[in-house]
Amino acid sequence: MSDPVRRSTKQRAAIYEVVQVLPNFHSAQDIHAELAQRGSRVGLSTVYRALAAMAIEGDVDTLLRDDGETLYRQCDQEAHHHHLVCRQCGATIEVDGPTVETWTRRIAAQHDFDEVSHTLEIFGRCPNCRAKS
Amino acid sequence: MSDPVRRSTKQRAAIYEVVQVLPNFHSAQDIHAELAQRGSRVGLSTVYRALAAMAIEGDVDTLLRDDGETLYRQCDQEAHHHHLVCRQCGATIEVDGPTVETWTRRIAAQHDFDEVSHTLEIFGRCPNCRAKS
DNA sequence: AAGATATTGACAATCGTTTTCATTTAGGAC
DNA sequence: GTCCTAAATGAAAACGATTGTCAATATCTT
Repeated sequence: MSDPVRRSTKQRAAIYEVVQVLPNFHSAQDIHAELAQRGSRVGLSTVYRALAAMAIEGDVDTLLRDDGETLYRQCDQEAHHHHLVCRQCGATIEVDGPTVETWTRRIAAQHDFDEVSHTLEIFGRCPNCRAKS
Repeated sequence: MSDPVRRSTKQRAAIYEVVQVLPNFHSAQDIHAELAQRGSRVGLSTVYRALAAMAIEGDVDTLLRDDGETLYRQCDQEAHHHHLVCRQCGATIEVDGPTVETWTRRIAAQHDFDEVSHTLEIFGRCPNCRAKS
């Protein structure tokens, strides 16, 4: 009935550590590869399980890419927020959107929907990448 | 260099027809099944290819679900717009968001990004489904 | 230390989607 | 209509991210 007690393990610590250190968003597979690189031999399933758990706990930040792949990143802000992501280099800026929050709530209310959530990501090309092309 | 010429086939016509008839969003597999149901034996690959092409042409409307599955639907409006989707029954309302459009453009401009696009979907529970529970 | 159970990891399985490639077909040229 | 060329199809295999299985292992409690 109740959730199992969470135990702290070397693997989870290693995974968390890597996520904290890596800049921007990375896939579970990236993180698994980075662990291998550092000599931490952690199973791929474990990486997936740990990241999913951390995402639920709010310890990491997630982003669903256009092709359906899930990316993870350290969580800078606790609060709900969105991302401005560079298509080319993946640089990410966290953006806060009171305007959007209000707007989505209003739209939902207008149509009498409840238990509302939303997803919003902005994609573009950052000044750096523009300069290079 | 230039795009291949597009030819019109029975299969594409059948696929388009089904999309027009079906209410709300459906996966490529759903549409393939519906075609089979109607006696139209169209290959699954063809359905995927046709839907992807139609999406690019703007002939159908797409929605990326949380789990990464792509859903297709007839396109009511030509213009860019977003969706308010019921998590339970899948009912979809198209919403127009001048507020959001302006906001995303402003955010992008603030950070000096160009070639900007964005994804926004609102999920919730519709009045019908609320009544049933 | 010992017991109970959460966690791990190698591997198989899933599932949506894409690719391959031989065969068929559309559409223009004649 | 007939030919021709390239586009389109479809069956099956390949793919890639993710999840399930389950025996072995590690953690926390007592």
